[in-house]
Amino acid sequence: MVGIPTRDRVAERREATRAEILNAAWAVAQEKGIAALTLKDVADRVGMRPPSLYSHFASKNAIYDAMFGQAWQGCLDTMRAARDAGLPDDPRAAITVMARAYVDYAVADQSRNQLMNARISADFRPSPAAYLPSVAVWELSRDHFATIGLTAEEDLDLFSAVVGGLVDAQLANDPGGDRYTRQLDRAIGMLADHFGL
Amino acid sequence: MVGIPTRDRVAERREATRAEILNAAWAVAQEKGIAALTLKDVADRVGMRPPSLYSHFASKNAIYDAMFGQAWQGCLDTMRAARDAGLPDDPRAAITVMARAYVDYAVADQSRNQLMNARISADFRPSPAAYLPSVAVWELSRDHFATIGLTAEEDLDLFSAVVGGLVDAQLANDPGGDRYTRQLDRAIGMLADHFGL
DNA sequence: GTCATTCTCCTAATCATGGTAGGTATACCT
DNA sequence: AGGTATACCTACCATGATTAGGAGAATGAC
Repeated sequence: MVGIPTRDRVAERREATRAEILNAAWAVAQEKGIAALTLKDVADRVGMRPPSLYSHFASKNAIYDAMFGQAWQGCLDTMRAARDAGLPDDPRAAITVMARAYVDYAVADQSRNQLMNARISADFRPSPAAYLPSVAVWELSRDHFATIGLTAEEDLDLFSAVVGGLVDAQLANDPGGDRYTRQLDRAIGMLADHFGL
Repeated sequence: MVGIPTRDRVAERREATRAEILNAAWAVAQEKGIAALTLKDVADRVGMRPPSLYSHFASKNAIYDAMFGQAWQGCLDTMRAARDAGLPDDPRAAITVMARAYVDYAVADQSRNQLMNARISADFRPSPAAYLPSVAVWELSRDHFATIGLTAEEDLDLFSAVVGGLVDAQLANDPGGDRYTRQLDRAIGMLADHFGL
C-alpha cells in the first residue's frame, strides 16, 4: 500500500549542499578575487571545516570547474534570452543587441570573467562537460552571424577579438566604469562598415 | 698614490646576482607558466636555497615586480627602435609598423604577456617604479597618434582595445600560431578607415 | 698582513593552504 | 529496531612563502 517514494532525499540534500558551496565560493571570489579563493574561506561560509568540502567536490579545481560551467551557462542563458526576445531586423542593430548582452554579462563580474576567459591557475583546465556551454555560446554567435550573411571564420574571429578586447580593457583599466564599453556601438558600427553590412 | 677605487665590487656582484635570479625566474616562467613560478625552482637554477633569495629580493612579489618592469622596458625599447628606424610616411603604414612591433613582442612570450597585462596573483600590484616603462609605452603611442592627427582619447582607447584583443585571443586560442595576429593589418585598415585617415 | 665589518649564503622553524586517512554520529531504508 | 551509506569531523602530510639567527668569505682600514 505504501507508494514508491518519488523523491530521493539524499540526492536532493547533496545537490542543495553543492549549490550552497558554490554560492559561497562565488561570494568569496567576488570579495577577494577568484585567484585568492581558499577552501577555508568557502568552508567558513557554509559552516564546515575545509576537508569536509571534499565530500562534495573532488578538489578545489573541481569547484572552479563547476563555477566555470555555471558562468558560461549563465552567459548562454543571457544571450539566448536576448535572441529570443526578438532581435531588430537591422543586422547592425541585431548584432549590437547580442554583443551588448555578452559585454554586460562579462563586465558585471570581474572574478567571473577571469574564470571564464583567463587562466586562473596553472593547473586548472575546464572539463569537457563544463566547457559545453562555452562552446554553445560560440555556436550561437556563429549561427547569428550566419543569419546576416557573415560566414567567414575570420570575420567572427575579428569580431570576437574586438569585443573581447573592449571587455578586457574595461575590466583592467576602468573597472566599474564604462570608458571602453561605451564604445561598443561605435566598434560594431566600424565592424559592420568593414564587413559591408 | 693609490687611486680611489673606481668600482664598487659589492654593488657589482649584487647587481649581477639579481640579474642572474631574474634570468632564472624568466626561464622558470617560460617553462612552467608565470603563475606556477616557485622560489624553489628559481633557487635551484641559481644554486641557492629558497630563503637566500631574500638577500636579493624582499619577496616573491618583488621578483614579479622587477620582471614586470623588465617586460615593459623591453616593450618600450622595441617600440622606440621601431619608431627610430624610420617610419613610413603613410599614416596607416606607420601605425601598422608600431602596432606590429607591439603585437610581435606581446605574442612572443605568453608568460611575459600575462605578467604585463593580466593580474597574475591576487596580491601582486606593480610598484610605481616598475610601472614607469608601461606608462612610457602608452605615451609613446599617444604621441605617435598625435603626429598623424589623432588626438581623441577615445580613438586611442578603441585602437588599444582592438590590438589588445587580438593579442589576448591569439595567446588564449591559438598559442604559437597566427590565426588572430594575421588579421592585424586588416584590423588596422578598418580602424584607419573609421578614423578617416 | 691583520682585523673588524659587511655580505651572502645557510639551516631551522613558522604559517597558510590543498589534500588524505580514518573515525563517528546521523539519516535513511528494510 | 538494525544495518548501511552519508556527511561531517579531527589528525596528518606536503608544499611553498617567509622569518630568525648563525657561519664563513669578501672587503677595506690600519
